[in-house]
Amino acid sequence: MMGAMVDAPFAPQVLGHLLIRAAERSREAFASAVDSRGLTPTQARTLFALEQPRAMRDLATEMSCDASNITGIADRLARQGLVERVTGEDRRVKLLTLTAEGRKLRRQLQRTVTRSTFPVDTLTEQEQRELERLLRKLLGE
Amino acid sequence: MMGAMVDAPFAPQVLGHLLIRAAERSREAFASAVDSRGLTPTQARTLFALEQPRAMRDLATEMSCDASNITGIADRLARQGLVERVTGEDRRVKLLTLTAEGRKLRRQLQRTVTRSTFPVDTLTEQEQRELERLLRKLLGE
DNA sequence: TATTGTTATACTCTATAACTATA
DNA sequence: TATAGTTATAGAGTATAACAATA
Repeated sequence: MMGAMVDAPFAPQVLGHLLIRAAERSREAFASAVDSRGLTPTQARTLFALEQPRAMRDLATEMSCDASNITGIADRLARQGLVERVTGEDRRVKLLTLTAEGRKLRRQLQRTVTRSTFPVDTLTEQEQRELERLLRKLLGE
Repeated sequence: MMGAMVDAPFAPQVLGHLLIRAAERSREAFASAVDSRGLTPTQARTLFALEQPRAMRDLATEMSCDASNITGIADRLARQGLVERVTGEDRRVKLLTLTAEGRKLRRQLQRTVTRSTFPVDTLTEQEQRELERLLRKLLGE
């Protein structure tokens, strides 16, 4: 992707490049894994965001998209029997809630995705621990 | 993206979870960075794939999408003056080729994207080298 | 006949703006 | 008035199938 990079003695760009390639690989693996369960990436991300029932507005914030999009996403998930709209105490609010089937599929997806996204087994246990530490630091934890 | 994705604290899953979150962050940073130059993520990926002129069919393979999609993507990039179709020796083939403006924007994007995707400065130089080594191993290099 | 790129069609995701029903 | 969700609209990305030009 960034073949023409400056050769610096030590190049942070190279690391950025590697992270981008790792991200690209995970993107494809994620799409492929959820597709095998009949979901689009957005639908799968929505299922993952619904561990607890959630107001649609709140969900839009979580998913970094406009609130109007949630209507259609919820419609398509509801059509598949995976979510329901539950009216809240404030009757303007609708809490998007996983059905029993939705919860089951969510659990299956967790396993499928974490297993298929990266071949973590190629690293020794110690390397896995070190990678975990570095990623946490990078993500600001 | 998947804050609630892995609730079981098995080490490999935690690592997978962290990689997916790092990937998600890079996805958003990438989208935001290329948007500031007026491109969609797909359009930017296409520009990056065009360091050399490339047959549209070949490009479809590289981008992991159906060949029919390239027509529209190429149309939109051509409308912005970034690419041209150059007929090949085999006159069925069209080589998608960056214009001077396309090459210039591609160089600018390389800099913008690698700078904005990850705050690698939060790691020490030694940590950056170690992360680089681990990612290379993970990616199978 | 086989391959390259295109077109037609349909679905999903996305944003903006206007609308409704509640508060 | 303000907020939550919806609808209308438009553009982009994606896949499948059928097509024209070329090999």
